[in-house]
Parts: sequence; C-alpha cells; structure tokens
Amino acid sequence: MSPSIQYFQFHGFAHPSMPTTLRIVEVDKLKTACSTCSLQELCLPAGLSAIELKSVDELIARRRPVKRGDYLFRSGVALHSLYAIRSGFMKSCVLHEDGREQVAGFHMMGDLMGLDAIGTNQHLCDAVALEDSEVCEIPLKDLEGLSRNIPSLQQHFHRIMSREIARDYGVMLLLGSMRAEERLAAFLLNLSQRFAARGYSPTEFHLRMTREEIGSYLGLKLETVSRTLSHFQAQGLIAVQNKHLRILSLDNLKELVSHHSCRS
Amino acid sequence: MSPSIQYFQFHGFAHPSMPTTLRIVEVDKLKTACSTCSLQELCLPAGLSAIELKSVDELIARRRPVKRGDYLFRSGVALHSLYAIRSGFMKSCVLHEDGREQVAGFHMMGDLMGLDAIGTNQHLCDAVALEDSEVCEIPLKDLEGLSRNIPSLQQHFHRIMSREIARDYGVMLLLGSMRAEERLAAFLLNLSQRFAARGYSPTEFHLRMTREEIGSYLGLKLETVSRTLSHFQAQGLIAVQNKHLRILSLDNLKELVSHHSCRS
DNA sequence: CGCCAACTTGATGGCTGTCAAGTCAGGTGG
DNA sequence: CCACCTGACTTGACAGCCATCAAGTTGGCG
Repeated sequence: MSPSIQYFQFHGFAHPSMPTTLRIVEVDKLKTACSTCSLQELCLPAGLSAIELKSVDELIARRRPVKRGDYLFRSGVALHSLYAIRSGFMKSCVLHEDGREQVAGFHMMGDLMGLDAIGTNQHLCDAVALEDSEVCEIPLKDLEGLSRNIPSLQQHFHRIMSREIARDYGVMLLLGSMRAEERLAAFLLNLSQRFAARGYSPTEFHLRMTREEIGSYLGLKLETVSRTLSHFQAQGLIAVQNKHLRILSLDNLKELVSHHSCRS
Repeated sequence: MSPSIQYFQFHGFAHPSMPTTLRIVEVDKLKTACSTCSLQELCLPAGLSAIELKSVDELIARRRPVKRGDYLFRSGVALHSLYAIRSGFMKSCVLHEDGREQVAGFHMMGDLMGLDAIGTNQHLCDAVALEDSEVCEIPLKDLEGLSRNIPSLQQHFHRIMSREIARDYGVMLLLGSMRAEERLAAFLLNLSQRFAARGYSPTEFHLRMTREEIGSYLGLKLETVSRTLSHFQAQGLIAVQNKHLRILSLDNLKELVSHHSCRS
C-alpha cells in the first residue's frame, strides 16, 4: 500500500543497533521529510513557505512505528511530544476513575495527537493503534520555540487546537441530541469526509474499529450499532460486510442526520 | 456586589461621548488592569512575572459590558477577539444546521471564550450572558504577537486551549456513558469546584441557568432535570429552591458519579 | 480442524422522552 | 396593595428507544 521502507534515522534518532552518535543518512531522506510528505497540507506544516518547511523538518524528532494494538501513549504519563500520524489509524480513549472507558476519537493520517495533554503536561487519554501505524514525534518545547519565530506556524498550530475544540463540540451535539440512527449516520459521513480529504474513496472504506469501539464513541452499545448498520443496509443506504463498508446513498444519510424526527 | 464602576477608557478605548483621541485615565485605572485583577491566577496571565503582566495589560483592547440575555458574539460572525470573563456568567450554544441547538458550556469569571473560532476565523457558537456580565476583549492577533515574545504567555495560552479540549473530553464521557443522575451529580460537582476556585462557597450557590439549559448541556430534557433534582432533594443530597442550591453532601454526590450502576 | 473474538439477531425491561396538567415566582398595570 | 399574566418549574401517566440478556453465526488464526 503506502511505502513502508524503514528509515534508520531521521533527526537525532538512530537505529537501536547503531551507536547513537552514528547517523546514517538515507539517500532518499528527503522523501520522509515534511517538505515532501504528501500529508503536508493536512498536517502541521500546512500553509508554510518552502523555507519554513525546512525548519519544521528539523522539528521532527523521529518517526516511530506503532504496531496494531500497541499504545502510542498512556493516560497519566508525562507529555513529551505531540504526534502527527503519518500512516495508519488510531483511537484515543478517556478513562474514568472508576474504570469506565470511552473512545474519545478516531485519528488518521495527518491528525495531531496529544493536544489534550498540554494543559497538565500529562496525557489524559490512551492512544492505541488500530492498525500498524507510523507517527512523527514532535517535541512540544521545540514546536513552541519554532512557532515563536514563524508566525504562520504559530497560527496554524492554534488553528489545529481550535479545530479539535470545534470537533469536540460536534461530538457533544451528537451525543447530547441525536438518536442512534442519526449518530451512526453522522459518524459514517464524518469518516467519509475525512477519507475523501486524504484522497481515498468517500463511499467505500474499511472500518478499522470494532462495533464496540464505534458504540463507545457514539454512546451506544455494540448491539445497537450492529442493529442500526443492518437497518441501514436493509434500507439500501449502505452495504456492509464485516468491516468493509460501502455507502450507497450519501444524500440519504445526510438527510437522516438533519431530518431529526424526535429528541428536538 | 462586585465593583461596577464604569471606567471610561482603558487602552485604545474611549467613551462614545468623548473624542476618540482624548484618553481619560482614571486615577484607579490600575485596579482594572490584569496586574491588579483578582482573577489573574485563573485567567490568561497566570504564571507571568510583574513585567510580563504589564504587557498583557496593554493587550486588553477594552472592557465591555454584556447585559443579561445579550449576545457577546454569534455563530457565523468573524472572529476578532477572544473574551475573558471578568464578571458574570455566560453560556455558549452550538447550532446545528437544522436549527437544533445545544448548550456547549457554561462560563464564569476567568474563563476565556471564543477559542473554538480560531480554526476557521469564524465563531461556531453563540455566546449569551445569563446575567449582567463584563468581559475583557483580547484581539487575537495581538495575543499571538505578544506570546511570541513571552514564552510563558505562549505556554499558558496553549495550556488554556488544551484544558478546553480536556474539558470537552469530560463532557463527552458524561454524555456518552452516564445516566441522568450521574450527569446531574457531575454537573453540580463541577459547578461547585469552579465556584470554590473563585473564592465562593462550594456548597451554596445560585444556578444562573434554567432547567432547560442544564438539560440541553447534559443531553436531558428539562423534566428529567427537574425530577432528578427533586430526587436528590428527597435523598437529602441537596436542598434546592428555585435557582438557589445548597449541596448537603458533597461526598454522596461524588459517590453517585463514580458508583455507576448501569451503562458500563 | 477447532477455538475464540467479533458480530448478528431476538426477547424483554428500564430509563428517560413525551404529553399534559397544575403550581410557583416575578413583574405589570390598575 | 392586589389581580393578573407569563415564563419557569414540578409532578404524573404513558410510551418508545435503547440497554440488557441470551443464543446463535461468522471469520480469522493457530
């Protein structure tokens, strides 16, 4: 699928088997830099000039693979870096004191994770890879330092944090005032949009998460998610088999979300 | 209650009846500056040195009164400034396309409003005063400029945005996995904490919002809010009469939130 | 082939939304 | 000062949506 060549070193990062002082520079190192990354328009460097982009390249401490099921970070640990997802798919889970757990979001390429931890310098949620992924590690201190010199970087960073707040407002609206069908329709449309923004099909994709994780995110039980998906399929809105999903009528789904019948 | 003296001018702001070039400096002008504001530990300038504080003073474009029921800003309008609440109580409402509306948060002294608008340069929610209030207007561009020169201001601004994200995660958890009683208990405890942090009684306060607004925020109907409050009262957890509320047992309320029986 | 997690589908019950009626508080005008 | 009115609130009866419990199916993997 996407090129999965392992680069030994990027910036200040050496392969474990190498002395840390030895830095191996790959011939095509630039291919892994922000300046040549296909996600640059979605990710942190969006809107920067070529020169500024080079500075951001230097910001990335290293790229780090995260295997499916592994934690990128855990709730409670100190914040070191933010993480930009380069490839793959992740979820973030908020933990309640009493063990209650809820999926707070699903994250894909170009998304920045760890923003919630800046406030306390301590991660407030777990980040788990739902498929083999790769992230770019961005030390917060370095980012703050650089954004003092590059106003457009500073602004874009603020924009990213603000967008996260706006996204949360949307989720709050969803959880607070929508019925099961509307929630699921909104969820599918959201995934559709985000895949489309990344150059994938907006109508056919793979659900990387389980029904239970979808339910947790939407405030529903997994049985309700399953039932509702079946219902959508019976109505001819989607075609779903296991984790493979095809949207047959984007319009009808959209109508479902805005044509809320009850729970005014 | 709080001193409600009207200062004609602060920085770059003149009373309408005065020529804008004339600046009247009040004798006790300093009393209205961040450097002498009692909220400084809660608000934007938290953690700054005395010198840095003076720079932040200059940041405040003006103070602006907002009467009960008035809008501080409306969804859709361009973002000019962030607003720090100096006194009073406000709500923010997200609007769904189809007219559905939900209270996204309640805000009191020291809170910063408008953070969700940075992403699009356009406000995404309405801000309405629930009682006569006063806000400090902070032009975003100026704030971004100053925070480039004062790292601790930059960090604190990031902290504030991050805290907002963390708060939203809490609300998502509440909306997604709690039952009506737990939601309301969590809501009352949250208010209690915030009042306490501002030097008010944590156990006795005035509910500035209607039952309907509480319900909207918590994803419940106003009848359910009313019933649950009555239920709490019958159990001896609170004493409520109209908008006056007294918490009789903080511990039992806390237990309610963490001792979730159902909806695992 | 067999096991297990993930999923589907059905039956039942409870929480909370909906509808309705009545009470209360605050403000206005006579 | 009181009657009146309106919006906010309370309380009750009922119903619907979704959680819960349960059983069965599917798919992936060793």
